[in-house]
Amino acid sequence: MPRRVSSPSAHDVARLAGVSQAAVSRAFTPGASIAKLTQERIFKAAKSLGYRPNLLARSLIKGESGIIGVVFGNPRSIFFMSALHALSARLSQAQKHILMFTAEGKATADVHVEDLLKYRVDALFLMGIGLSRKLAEQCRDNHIPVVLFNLRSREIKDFASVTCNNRDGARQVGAHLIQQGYQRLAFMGGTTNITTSHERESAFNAYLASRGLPAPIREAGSYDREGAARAARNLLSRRSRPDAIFCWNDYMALAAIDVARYEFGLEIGREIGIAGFGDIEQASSPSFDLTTYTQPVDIMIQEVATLLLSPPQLMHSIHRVVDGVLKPRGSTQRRRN
Amino acid sequence: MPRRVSSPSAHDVARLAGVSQAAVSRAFTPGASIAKLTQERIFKAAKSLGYRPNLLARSLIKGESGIIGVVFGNPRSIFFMSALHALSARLSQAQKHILMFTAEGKATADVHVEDLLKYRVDALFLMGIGLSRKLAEQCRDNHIPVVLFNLRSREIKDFASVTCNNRDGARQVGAHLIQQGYQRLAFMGGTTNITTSHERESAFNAYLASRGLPAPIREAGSYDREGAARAARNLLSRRSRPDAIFCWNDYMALAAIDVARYEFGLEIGREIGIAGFGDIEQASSPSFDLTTYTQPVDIMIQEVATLLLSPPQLMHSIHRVVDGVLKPRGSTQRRRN
DNA sequence: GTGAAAGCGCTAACAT
DNA sequence: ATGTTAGCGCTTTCAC
Repeated sequence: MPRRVSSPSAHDVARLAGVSQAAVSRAFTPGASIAKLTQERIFKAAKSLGYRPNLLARSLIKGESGIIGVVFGNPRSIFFMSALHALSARLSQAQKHILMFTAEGKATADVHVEDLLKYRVDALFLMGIGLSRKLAEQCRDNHIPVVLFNLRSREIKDFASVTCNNRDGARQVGAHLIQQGYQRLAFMGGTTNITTSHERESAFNAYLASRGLPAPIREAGSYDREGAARAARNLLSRRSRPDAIFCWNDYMALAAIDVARYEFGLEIGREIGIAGFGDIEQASSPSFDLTTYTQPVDIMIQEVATLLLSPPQLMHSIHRVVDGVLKPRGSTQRRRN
Repeated sequence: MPRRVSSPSAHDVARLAGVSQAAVSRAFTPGASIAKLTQERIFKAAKSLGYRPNLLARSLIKGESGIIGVVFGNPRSIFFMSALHALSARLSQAQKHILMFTAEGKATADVHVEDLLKYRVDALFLMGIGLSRKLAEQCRDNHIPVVLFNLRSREIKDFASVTCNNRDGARQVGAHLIQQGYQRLAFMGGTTNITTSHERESAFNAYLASRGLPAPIREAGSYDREGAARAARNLLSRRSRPDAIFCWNDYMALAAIDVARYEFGLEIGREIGIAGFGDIEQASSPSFDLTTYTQPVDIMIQEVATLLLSPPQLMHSIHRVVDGVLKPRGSTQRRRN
């Protein structure tokens, strides 16, 4: 007798329970019209066979897979990471599942989205990464909701997005630094086309201008720790050294603190103010005590989930901007004046 | 004319290209027997319609979905995080995809594995979380490879696993601490049934015993920062305070350093030695300079990928134990004696 | 090299 | 309440 190699089907269960295959389907469909007794008989047969409905087959018919495609722009981002987990928990409740890709170093999520579309995902969630116009249009044609996270782009204006209030955050950091008496401000940005970084920078610059201050010194780091450290070194080696640095995210700010303190021997806060953006867990560690602007993950993901689960027609061009709050900490505290 | 709502099928393409639907299938199957010319005609038609093969339908026939199920035990673990991304990159090359779940606070991955099985995943990868015996057996019956990551359990002895060499790491840390002259050693563990933590602890204890030293003081923390901090406080408040703490992972070790330095005013290294396990990025920050044992993510994930992609028959009970190396750093450096 | 036909495991009318 | 039938979009014989 040949060893059965694939899992049992509804047919197998039907035969064992002495009912039609359709009855089995109904037994596993909440709210379908089936007699309590037959259902129980079917369940018993199913259990004894180890039957489990094949969701691939169901998806084929229903035209929806229950799968949400997620592309992860920056694998190093702790913020994205916690967002992913929050989303996973949230979508589990809605019986949706996450098909995940990492797109390190790629300019767009195209390759992965291509794959995801073949799996007929119900929606797409792009974290810190964009899409080519062509693919964006195809998603729209196929009525697949696309939600952008912490990123906006002209290419795909007609898609929904959820971002932190970058402008407000940058302004608040700017105001705080000025109020603390820092005068030679600098901005440490990310690499190419990170809209998040751009937004924070331009709002920061605009705010300083509105207060009659000169444009800040500027240095671009990169995603990794070493890139951030290099940028910090460049800034701190200048003849006219800045007395405060606003880093586009916490991760870079922590690297900057390390460089300032251990390579330049500066006292953080008094001799050099450093502020970040995002309030990752390490920021509140007393070893860093980093002034930053919070990105409220839970609220943001709540918005994302709502968008992902709502019918595509309803979500065109919805842009949610979620406010954080400034967390003034020791890294921008001038102990004496 | 009604608006087309679902994506075009192979049939649509066939009609447009003037061929049979089977031909379309062949055109998209690498190595299938089809004339160059027909193939091109089909591709053109496909492109103009925006056709993309439906992988759900293909999976239904082929009996394999191309999907690997991943359950994430501890969402806070930076180590798991980088492992996930490494795996994603690796599996992309093999045209496999990751269906991901977060299982925070759950004892087993059962609920999620149940879902994953309905999607007919080709293999399962469980990071720091186990499976009930019942479900484990069902996976075996269905010939679904299961790979455990940084976890072993008696329940599922017959599944493959990849772990770091916890015993070697614990021994090396022990030897290092003794050599540095620390005498009142302590161990800070994780919460319930974390086999990784147990292994490290028992190997640490065994090593100390072999050197004729008493069993270390013991304190259990939990996953989160606050739990770790509390455990550290308990240890440091004892009448006979330990002079060195081996923490079961880096995350807790960093929290312990913060507590020791900022709450107890201890000089790290000289007054209190602290060692971790894993070598996460923050460990090498000069702010912590944490002595630790590396967990080589890339090598481990390489092993995992090989196991996940190999036929289930071949992988019964394969247990890979990957060696790391000790990184002695300042947090266990007794500057003077 | 290509088309016709069967069928993967399921849901959704349509009967009864 | 239940069985029969058709069909989701594809792969895979089997002819030719």
